[in-house]
Amino acid sequence: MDKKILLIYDQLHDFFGPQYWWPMDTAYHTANGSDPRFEIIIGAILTQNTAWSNVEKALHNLKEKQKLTLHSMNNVDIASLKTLIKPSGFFNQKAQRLKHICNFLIEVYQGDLDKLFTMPTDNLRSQLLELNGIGPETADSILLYAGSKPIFVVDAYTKRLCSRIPIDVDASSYDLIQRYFQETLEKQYPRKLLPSIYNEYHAFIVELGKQFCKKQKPLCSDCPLKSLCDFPR
DNA sequence: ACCCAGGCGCATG
DNA sequence: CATGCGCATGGG
Repeated sequence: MDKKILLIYDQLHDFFGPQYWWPMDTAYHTANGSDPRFEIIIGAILTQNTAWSNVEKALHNLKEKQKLTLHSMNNVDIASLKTLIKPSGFFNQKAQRLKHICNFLIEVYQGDLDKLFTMPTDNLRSQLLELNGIGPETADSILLYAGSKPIFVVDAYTKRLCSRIPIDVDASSYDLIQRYFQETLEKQYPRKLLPSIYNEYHAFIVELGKQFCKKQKPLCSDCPLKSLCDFPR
């Protein structure tokens, strides 16, 4: 087994500390009366190939107009929705995708997110992937961050990491990378902890990527993983 | 004036 | 199967 996956996690944890991605504290929850899981689902779609700072603007607009709940978003006209989410980019297709998933949640699960996440994870993942605009990363982000399922999220930064550090996995395959991380971490940590481990790990990788693993920046002298990094050769 | 961002669907070879 | 392209905004 490749201990590097575990080593990287420990090093990133020591370096970055806790990340608190998509916090679900009760004050936030009760303050606006909405379900944070729904907001996470929406955020997962809005952040597709988009900087999170732009997504925050869109989420702010939605919240301000009280459209960040399942039924209010389902009822708002698409033109208004496009205007509200404009800062997050690709607003034409994203507005359509949001409408689509709202309809799915209402028609298939009667708008009940508890029922949604009671579904066996594999079945739910397949169902999400059938929806237009939901690919593997978005589906897995929803399962992990909204549903607290033990699913490791792979993104462009994860693939870049795997291609720059000699790890015995095909860095171009989403499924293989995901399986490799999950199989390694499953053996190390108790089941109950896996969702939070995957949560933190993915956040670490994104933070690492943003700060030290840019496309155009081969020199990363301050990178916490520089001792493992094989880039640029 | 570039380059990039927590992708995805669709069209080609 | 595997690349390539359009989608769009805002920050560095």
